[in-house]
Amino acid sequence: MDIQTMILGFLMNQDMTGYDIRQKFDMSFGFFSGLSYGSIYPALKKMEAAGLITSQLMIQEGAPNKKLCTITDKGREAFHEAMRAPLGLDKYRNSFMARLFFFAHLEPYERRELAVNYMNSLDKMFEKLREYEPVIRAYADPFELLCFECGLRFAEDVMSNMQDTVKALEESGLDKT
Amino acid sequence: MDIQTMILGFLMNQDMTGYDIRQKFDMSFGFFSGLSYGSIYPALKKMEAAGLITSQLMIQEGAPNKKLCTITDKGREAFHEAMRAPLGLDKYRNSFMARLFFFAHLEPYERRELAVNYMNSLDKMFEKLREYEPVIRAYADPFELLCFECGLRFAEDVMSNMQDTVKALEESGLDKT
DNA sequence: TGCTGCATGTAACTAGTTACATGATTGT
DNA sequence: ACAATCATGTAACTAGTTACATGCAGCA
Repeated sequence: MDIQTMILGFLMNQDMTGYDIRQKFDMSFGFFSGLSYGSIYPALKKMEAAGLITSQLMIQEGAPNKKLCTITDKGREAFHEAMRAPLGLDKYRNSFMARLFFFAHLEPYERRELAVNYMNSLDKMFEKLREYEPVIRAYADPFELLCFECGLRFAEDVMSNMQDTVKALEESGLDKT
Repeated sequence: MDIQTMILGFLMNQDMTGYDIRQKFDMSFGFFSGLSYGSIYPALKKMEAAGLITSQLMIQEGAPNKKLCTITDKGREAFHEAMRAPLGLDKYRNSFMARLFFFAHLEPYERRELAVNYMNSLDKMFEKLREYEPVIRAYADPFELLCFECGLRFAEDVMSNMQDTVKALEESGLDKT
């Protein structure tokens, strides 16, 4: 799903600033993806020019002014159209698997180091998930919750797959030769 | 892993043309990723300019001439450096999960349609895997084989996760309301 | 006659990233 | 004194995609 549709989806429920959108995105998909201001603000600009959203400046005291974005009817229509479009096949490019493919060219200790390294970074993903879990369980709609649980299981599966792969590496002695 | 490193990895074992590299890539990572000529040829050009590879034109009769690429010492060094660099966390952006998050805005029949649709595209991934499996089992080195098996399990996990998610959708009645 | 395979390449485009620039307020 | 949070935005860059252009050989 492209950023535009994602942003429109968030705006379907409530008006938001670019800053809000980033927080919301981080909360919703942050454990397996990221979105920077460098792509949000240009996207909002383009969407306003295309008539998918409107914005109004909110003057604030003691905090920077902000631009609250509102979805238009045209925006709602664009969102629905994008949501109904057929899904393509994702590219689950996994950096560890790519390294594993070329492991023959590394020293055994380097193989172990990379594997441990990768599992540590997976752990960071779990930390984020655990951090968000209570808030999500409290505020998410049934589909958002299902999405979260799907993501949680996805992360668990990747983790146990990696653990078993590393175990296979050890048992076959390929981490020592 | 960037294309350059991937290409260097393939060239570590044997000299190849851009065309060969595409075939090899498709065989090795094709079930979860893709690489087009539009990125291979410019990459090879850049790599030759950087001294990572050299190339020689092979004149052929009855077939178009080809440019066989050979890795240089500098290229081998660049490959090793990239292989030893620490791994970042991957972004497992999953298009179905993104849709699921916004499912509240769709009609129940549209939800079912998207879910079935996505599972069909996952099936295509399995078809490719099954097609390649015998060749890989015959020719792959132990690490390449481990990588393939890791990919196979990855695909199985995604599949069963999706199946259970769709089942949860049905059981909760959220596909009917 | 038209499709598939072999083989190389360019041009225009899409979608994002990181780093930078600004600047007040609140908490440690 | 220093960092974090709120808040918006630009510029330069990276990495890729799709569509196009070319052209011969072999097969059905």
